Amino acid sequence: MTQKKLLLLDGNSLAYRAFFALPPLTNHQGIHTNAVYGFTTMLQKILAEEQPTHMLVAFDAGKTTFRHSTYTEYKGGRQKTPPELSEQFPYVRKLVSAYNMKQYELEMYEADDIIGTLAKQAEEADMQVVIISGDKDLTQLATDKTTVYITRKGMTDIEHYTPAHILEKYGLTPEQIIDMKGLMGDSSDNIPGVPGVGEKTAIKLLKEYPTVEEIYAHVSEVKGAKLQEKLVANEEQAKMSKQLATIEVNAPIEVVVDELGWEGPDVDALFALWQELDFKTLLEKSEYESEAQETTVLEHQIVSNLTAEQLVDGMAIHLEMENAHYHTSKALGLAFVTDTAAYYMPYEDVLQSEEVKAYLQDEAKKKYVFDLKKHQVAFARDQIELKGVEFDLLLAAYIDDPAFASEDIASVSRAYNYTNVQTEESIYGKGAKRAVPSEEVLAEHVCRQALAVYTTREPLLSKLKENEQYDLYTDIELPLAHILGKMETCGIRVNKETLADMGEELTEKLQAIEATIYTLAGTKFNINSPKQLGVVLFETLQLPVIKKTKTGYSTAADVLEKLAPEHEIIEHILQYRQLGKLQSTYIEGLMKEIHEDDHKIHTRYQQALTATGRLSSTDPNLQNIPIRLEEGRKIRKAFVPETEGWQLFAADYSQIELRVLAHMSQDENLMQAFLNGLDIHTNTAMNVFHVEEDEVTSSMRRAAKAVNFGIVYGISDYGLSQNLDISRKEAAEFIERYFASFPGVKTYMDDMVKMAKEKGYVTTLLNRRRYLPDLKSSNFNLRSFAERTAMNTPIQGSAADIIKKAMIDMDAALKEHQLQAKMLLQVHDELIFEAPEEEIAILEKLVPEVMANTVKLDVPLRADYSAGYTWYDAK
DNA sequence: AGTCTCACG
DNA sequence: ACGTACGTGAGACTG
Repeated sequence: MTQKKLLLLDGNSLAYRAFFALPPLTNHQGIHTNAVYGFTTMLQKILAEEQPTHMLVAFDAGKTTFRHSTYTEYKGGRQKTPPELSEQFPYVRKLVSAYNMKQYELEMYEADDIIGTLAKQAEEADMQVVIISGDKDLTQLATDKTTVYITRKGMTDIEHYTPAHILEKYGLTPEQIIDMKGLMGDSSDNIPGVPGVGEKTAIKLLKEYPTVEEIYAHVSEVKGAKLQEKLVANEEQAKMSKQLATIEVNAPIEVVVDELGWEGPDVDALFALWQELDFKTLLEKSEYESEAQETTVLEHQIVSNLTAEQLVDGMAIHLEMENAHYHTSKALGLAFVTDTAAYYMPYEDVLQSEEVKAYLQDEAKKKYVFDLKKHQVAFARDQIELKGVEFDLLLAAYIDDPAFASEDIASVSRAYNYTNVQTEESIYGKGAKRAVPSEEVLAEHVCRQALAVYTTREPLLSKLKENEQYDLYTDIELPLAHILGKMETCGIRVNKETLADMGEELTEKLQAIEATIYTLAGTKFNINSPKQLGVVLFETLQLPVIKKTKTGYSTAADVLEKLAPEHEIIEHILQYRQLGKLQSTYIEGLMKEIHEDDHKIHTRYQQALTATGRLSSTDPNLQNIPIRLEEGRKIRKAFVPETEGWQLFAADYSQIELRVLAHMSQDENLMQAFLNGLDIHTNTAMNVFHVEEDEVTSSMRRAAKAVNFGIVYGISDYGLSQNLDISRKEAAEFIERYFASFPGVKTYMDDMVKMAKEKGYVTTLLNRRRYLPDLKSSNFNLRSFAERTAMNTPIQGSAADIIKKAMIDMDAALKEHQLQAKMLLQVHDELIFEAPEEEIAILEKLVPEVMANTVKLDVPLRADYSAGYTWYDAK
């Protein structure tokens, strides 16, 4: 049998070290984690390298120790432990428990003494001992059987103190470390030593006389009158200091070495803790196998068909596809899982199976999925109409905490302590090596994912009910997923010819501008490279530098606009940028996304991504098609109805965010403005500038509009000053005057931040939550950001709630009125439909009415609308 | 992969 | 004093 090896850890010291060595980290709930993280990475490394058979982590107990009876000032004058660290100690303890390691503390003694005592016992039992600490005092315990590891910067860089190393480093024996400290003292423990004697002098003395006692026995022989004087004057103090620095190796501990056997961590507990603390990298890289994972080497069957009896009510299904682009991606196979059965069916067989197709389309047979919309769209490609989906893990998790946004079942289910799904990467590989694995591997992986859905369903649904978010789930997000799926599947027709023609025109213009720029610059360079452009503008042409970025000169549009009077080249660069953006992103980008077969673009809405509850749109993004500038707006001419003679119909909420603010803040003045149907920006201008309506100039209205935006974003004087290009003082004055006119808004903003700080999260109209851990941050920047977010999210998020509900009502209304009109796009406060011409008049009444009445606020909601043969014309 | 820039609400 | 407007996605460049 190989020799037994005991690892003794100084828990407090290591946690302290880690806390100061690592930048501040927090988990999604705002708990600081850097000390626990550093402790963990250090531990992982040590365990891998040392392969111990026995383990113990020692902690300090309480404030007073036996050393205080010798010297009451021991460890006096210490800075109070920062609260960011204190809150981590319980997690360090939990971590040690999860590793199945013994932890121990003893009244009146420090961790050092426990370690010293156990090290001595272990040596007597002929064990090898490794002591790990951040405190060099421990090195006095080094012997030929005991090595002391001291962490250096970054926690995983470790210095090994053997007697030989100590001799080399200090020229002393380990025992003499105590004497050294007796002489030089230790400011961190408030051990005085001999004033004026530092490390150098202490070592010099100890090389001549081996101990403090010997030094004093020969104190008259010590060279240097000053030094001798100092030594004599502080003899008692030196001896006491030595005593304080001596680690007790006979502490009355109640553990014995034999009880410290260690056989490895409780993997499930460890993973759960890592999950709680957001140690994602550790989770992904971990070589530990979850217990659950081993026991559920899922007894799955690969089948080519299933009977109606096997296709029961209440199954988790999971369709595996080659990649995330589910409009085009190849479907590989489908898993069907309950707590008692798991089947995997290759997708070709699904298409052949009447039983399975009937099951998928059976409303009465409830199914559970991860990403309803993906499944619905994918099945729809093969004319399978998925029905009866009762649970969507993705949406439920998103409602529970939008920070869980992810396309990955492994990470989402792990958030609910389900650690049984392997990562995408481990199945498919990454980068160029990505490949579909064998059917056996794939089948198990897909079944595991379905099982994750099945297993997390009940706890997650109860949690939503507990948090009063179940309605948001069943009445909004779940039905919305179905509607978005229909919109995506339908897609919008885009005329490639139109785009191509615009592209040619742009190419010509761009070439001309490019030539002009080169002439004006006197050199050829890549205009699209901010780096090269910076050199040309600020070095070659010597234009004044207004703003810098991390990496160099800023060449952003607002900077260039300020430089325009300085040099003719600027306007051409701005023009080039503008047209270049249209060309690359909108002409070339959109053309790539037009499907050959139906001449349509099918975007994907991300329904579980944004922190506020808004949707986002990808591949391509149809929520940022140009409109503000005429050149860009023309892109919209390419967006047309599917059918000849139909029209596009667009309806958008008017000032929805400010109306939401009026409702939530109950500010009298703001509410009155909307109740009286006033122009909101003019109204703000009247209030801020104290003028009558007919005295409001266009620049006053512009400033008021910026203030209104600022209010919605969580105002700051700096932000407003940047936006309006005015001084910070002037901006601050605007804000002050705004709040004087709208005091209810001020109160609301303050209350929002206050409530968020109490609860840790903010909520929207329909009870969507957003956690704001950074509100507790000691970092001014992070905290201010979180405070603005606390003001903005209820507004932006409630507006998102409202339009989501409107979409559901709109879908029902179209059905109810048996219209052919189809909802195609959503752009945050706007819905776009296509409809036969004869239905346009109906939509003009119906759509604004449904949008305005979808929720009842204390101010009216209003939607404006327009129709045309292209999206450009629907303005 | 990270940075910069710019399109939208 | 700190250094920002809120929420997104995509393309080009660069290391």
